[in-house]
Amino acid sequence: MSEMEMGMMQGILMPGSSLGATVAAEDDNLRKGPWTADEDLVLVNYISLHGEGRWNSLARAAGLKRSGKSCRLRWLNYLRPDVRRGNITPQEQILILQLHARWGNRWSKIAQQLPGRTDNEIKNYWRTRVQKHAKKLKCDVNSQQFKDAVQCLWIPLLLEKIHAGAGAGACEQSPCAADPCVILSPLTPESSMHHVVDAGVDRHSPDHSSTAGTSSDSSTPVSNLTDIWVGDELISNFTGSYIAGGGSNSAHCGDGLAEAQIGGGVYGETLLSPSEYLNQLGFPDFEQSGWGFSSESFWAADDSWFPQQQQLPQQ
DNA sequence: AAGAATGACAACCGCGCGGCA
DNA sequence: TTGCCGCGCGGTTGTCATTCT
Repeated sequence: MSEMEMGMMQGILMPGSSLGATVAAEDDNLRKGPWTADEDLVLVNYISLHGEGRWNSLARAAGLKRSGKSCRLRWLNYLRPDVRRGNITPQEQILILQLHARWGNRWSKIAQQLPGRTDNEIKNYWRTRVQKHAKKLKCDVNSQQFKDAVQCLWIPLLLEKIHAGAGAGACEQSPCAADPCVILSPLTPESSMHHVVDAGVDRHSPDHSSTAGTSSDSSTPVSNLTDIWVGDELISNFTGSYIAGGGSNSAHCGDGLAEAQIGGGVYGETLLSPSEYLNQLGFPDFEQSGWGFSSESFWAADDSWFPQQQQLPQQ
């Protein structure tokens, strides 16, 4: 007998009880903790037959001893057929970084731009990976200092990985295209990322810049960066030139200080190295700090997926 | 090899919002 | 108009896996 079946036998409501008492009794008997395979099966089968909707009644009707909230969460984050499992790809990382810079902790909104990804997954990625970097740099994840470092170093390095991955055939698992100039496009044809690539980039549009300057979102500092459109919303601060293509593969920094050129190892108009640039951003003695990592490996260390893909033995 | 530390992710909790009676 | 209810969101916690010492 499965765990769920045992639980159901133990938790049968007494017939004839009042509705209030029934709800209270059910609340007392609601299961918590990890979902079993049986529970997953019941939920999937029920939704496939009856569809989503009123989760509390769904949970009762399906015979699950779970709260409606728990059922909804399990379905949305794990069981939904279109949910994408697996590691966050470099192009997804870039999008998350950019969208978070624009929208902050609006995880569900960010998740809408990453088809198949859930807000929970993106939130976890941010807390475990991005905040880790900020912690190592001894700065706040929301500080302009950290944002500049992300814009000018991390994202260019991610792009460099994508370039290398395209060349090494490492994109087989990831739906990125061989042409790094359209790497953000192909997750799904209808995705807003596709929209970004195809129509959104206007690198030096004064109209967009001025619009960004009057953005109602006062929490996000507006700079002279590239502006793009995601759906019907303007995003400033987007490092867009790599998307625009043409092989420039550069990422514009928020303060205009530097321009990270992918592949050439040139950081900024003054030919700064990554570590030197970090110094300019206010992270002094990066290489000599005793942290035990170079700036490149520091940012690259975020992404365990990519090196693993590259190191996979040929079958 | 074993215990400790850390990371990754699933799941829960509390709050706020909107629909409805 | 107001209170209730369901839902969605963001923050937090718990647990298992992996890495480090």
